[in-house]
Amino acid sequence: MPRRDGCGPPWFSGQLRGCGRRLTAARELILDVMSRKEGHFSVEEVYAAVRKQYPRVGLVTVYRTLTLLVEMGLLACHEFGDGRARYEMIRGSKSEDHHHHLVCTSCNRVVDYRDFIDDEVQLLKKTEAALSKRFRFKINDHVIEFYGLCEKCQK
Amino acid sequence: MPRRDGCGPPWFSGQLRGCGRRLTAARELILDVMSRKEGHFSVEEVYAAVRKQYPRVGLVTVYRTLTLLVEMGLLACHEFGDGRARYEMIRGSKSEDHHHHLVCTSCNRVVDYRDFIDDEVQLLKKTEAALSKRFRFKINDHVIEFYGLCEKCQK
DNA sequence: TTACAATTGAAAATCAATTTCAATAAGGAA
DNA sequence: TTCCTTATTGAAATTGATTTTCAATTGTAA
Repeated sequence: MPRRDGCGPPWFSGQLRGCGRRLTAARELILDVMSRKEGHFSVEEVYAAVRKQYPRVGLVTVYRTLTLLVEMGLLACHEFGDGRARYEMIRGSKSEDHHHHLVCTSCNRVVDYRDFIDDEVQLLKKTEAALSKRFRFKINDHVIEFYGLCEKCQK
Repeated sequence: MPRRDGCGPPWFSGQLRGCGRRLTAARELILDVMSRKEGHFSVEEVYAAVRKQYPRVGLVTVYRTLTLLVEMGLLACHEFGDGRARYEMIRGSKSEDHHHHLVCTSCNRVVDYRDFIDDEVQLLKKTEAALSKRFRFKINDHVIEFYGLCEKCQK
């Protein structure tokens, strides 16, 4: 696949080289697609979007690139229980972008929410401390998800 | 596989018949195994335990029976991110047995905790109400999980 | 006991994701 | 620019978990 410079952010090439990696058209394109889209996407969905611009990209490359972008801290990967991973752009720093999820169990739509989590996060800190002590775990992360039916799927 | 009456609870047969199902040795046995074990188990683990008593049981039947027991509300099924489902006995009523999880990302051990969730549940109720209103979701369930390293895996 | 339908096990199929490997392309050096 | 090394790629094969198919078996109501 031929290179196509300039569709991605300028720091991307540097960040790749910084860890001994190379800038390729596939990587630029996939990052570009992900950064334009708002929401959570399966590998197949990303693959379809990328293929519209470059039909030569293989599914395997999409898998590999998404994994790479997660390692680089640019994407987050979630599993909402339907057996396929979803990828989401992290906007801003990881901690700034922290949010929780609301998942429709019928249509699999996922809504991020950031507005109501201040109290949650504060309580989680306390809970984390208590759990850490009690079970001697070093806690690194948490997941809060609500499951239900979205407006459309209630009808 | 021959029947083997009496190893399961007496209400089990009735609950099955109540929804047009039959009591079989495999079903009694799998329920029995699950009710004796404390914790979360993969299909393979249940399969191994069941096979110790009845080597003729097939893996497919274990899959089918675990799914059935979840439908009947006797087991809960969780996915902790390693790509294989875990099944857990529900003891008492579903709401009485409510708990959250602490997952070791290294050895996949899962700890249930019930002691610290009173505050959590109260906050979740509030959050649920706010989210319901804002996003017009009918919320049925939630997941709270902490991820980290257990004592052994920190070393 | 009989008859019918649910259940079973083995094999095959499916589905997401990973690995293999030869061909290609990125990017530093000359 | 051209060359060279090595990372990256795509296609095909592979894996691992789970599901489906189907003929044989077994539960249960009559």
